[in-house]
Amino acid sequence: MLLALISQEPRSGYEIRKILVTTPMAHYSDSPGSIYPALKRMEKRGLVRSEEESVGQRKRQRYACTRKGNSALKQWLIKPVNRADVMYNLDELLLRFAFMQALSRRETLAFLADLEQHLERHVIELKKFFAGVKKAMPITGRLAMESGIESYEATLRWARRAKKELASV
Amino acid sequence: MLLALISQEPRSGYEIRKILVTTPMAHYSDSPGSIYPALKRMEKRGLVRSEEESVGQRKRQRYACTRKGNSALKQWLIKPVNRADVMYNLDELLLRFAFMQALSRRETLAFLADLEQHLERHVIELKKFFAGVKKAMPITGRLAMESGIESYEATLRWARRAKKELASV
DNA sequence: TATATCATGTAATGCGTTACATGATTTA
DNA sequence: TAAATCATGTAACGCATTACATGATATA
Repeated sequence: MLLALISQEPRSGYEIRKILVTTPMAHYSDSPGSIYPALKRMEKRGLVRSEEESVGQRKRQRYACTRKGNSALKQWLIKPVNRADVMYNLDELLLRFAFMQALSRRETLAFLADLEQHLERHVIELKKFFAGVKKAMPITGRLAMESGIESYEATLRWARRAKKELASV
Repeated sequence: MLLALISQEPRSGYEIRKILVTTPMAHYSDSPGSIYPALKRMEKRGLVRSEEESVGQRKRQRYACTRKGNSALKQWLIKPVNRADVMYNLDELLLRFAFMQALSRRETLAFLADLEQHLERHVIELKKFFAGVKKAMPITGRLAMESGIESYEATLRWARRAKKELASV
C-alpha cells in the first residue's frame, strides 16, 4: 500500500500518515513507529528514493518510487488470485484492486474473473460445511457462520457487477 | 478465541490446531509457533491450567479454563462495542458473537443492538465521504469503495435479522 | 517397513505497538 | 503566549512467522 501511494506521486511519511487517518484506509496503522521504519526499509531495498526538502528550518523527507519499486508494485497488483487469499486476505485483494488504475483493462478484468471464481467455490464449500454442522451448533455460532457466508456472497455480487461495469467502459 | 475454545471443553494444543484448519476459523494461524507459546503464556497468567495425560509413551497437555480464565472470557464477550472495532476489527466482533452461547439473551441482544447502531453510523459516514470524493476517483478506486460499503451494509442487514431471530427464540 | 499422523516444542528474524522525545511553525 | 499542528524519529516489548527438530504410534 505504501508503494502504491508513493507511486501515485512522491509523498512524505507525514502525508502518508494523514491519508491513513482521513480515508477509509484508516484500517491500516498510521503510527509513526510503523510508517517511518517501513519507508527506510523500502529505501534500503531500493524500492523508493528519498529527497530531503527544506522549508525554512523545517525538513521533510519526500519519497519517490524507483523503477524497481514500480515493477515490484506491478508484480503485487497482477499476482494471481488464489484460494487462500480469498479466504484469509480478502481485504488485501480489495486494496490491490483499488490501486489498479495503472493496469490495463485486460489485467484488471482477469483479476476480477479469478476473484469471482474463487469466491464462488469458497461460498459453495462454506455452505456445504455449514449444512453438515448447523444442527449441532448453538444459535450464536449458527448466526455468525451465516454472517460470514453472506459477507462473501456480497463480495461475490460486487465482483460480478464490477466486471460488467469495467467491461462496458 | 483460544480461551473460548478451551472453556467449551478442555483441549490440547494439537486439538486446537485441528479445529483451526478444519473449520471456518481457519482464518487464524494454526502454526505451532503461535499456539503452543500462547497456551503457555495463558497458563502463566492463570487463565488456563494444564494437565499432562499419558497414553502409552505418548504425552499430551490438555488445557482447562480456570475461574480467572472464565471471567476474562466473559469480560471479552460483554465488552461494549465501539466505533473503532466496527471499523477495524469487525471479524473479531463476529468471532465474539459466535462464542456468546454462554451469555444471557439480554447480553447478546445488547451486543447486537450496539453493533447495529455503530454499523448504521459507519455506513452513513462512509457514504458521505464517498459522495464527496467519488468523482475524483479512478474507476477501480470507486468500485473498491463500493465494495467496502456494501460489505458493511450486508453485515448491518445480518445484525438486524439476527436481532429478530434471537429475540423470537 | 515406509509413510502419515499424533503431539509438542524451540530459535532466528522481523515487525507492529506503545510510549517517549524533539524541535519548528501556525493559530487562537 | 499557549496550544495545536507539522514533521520525524527512537527504544522496549511482545508476538507471529518460518523453519527446524524430535519421538511415538498408526496405517499402507
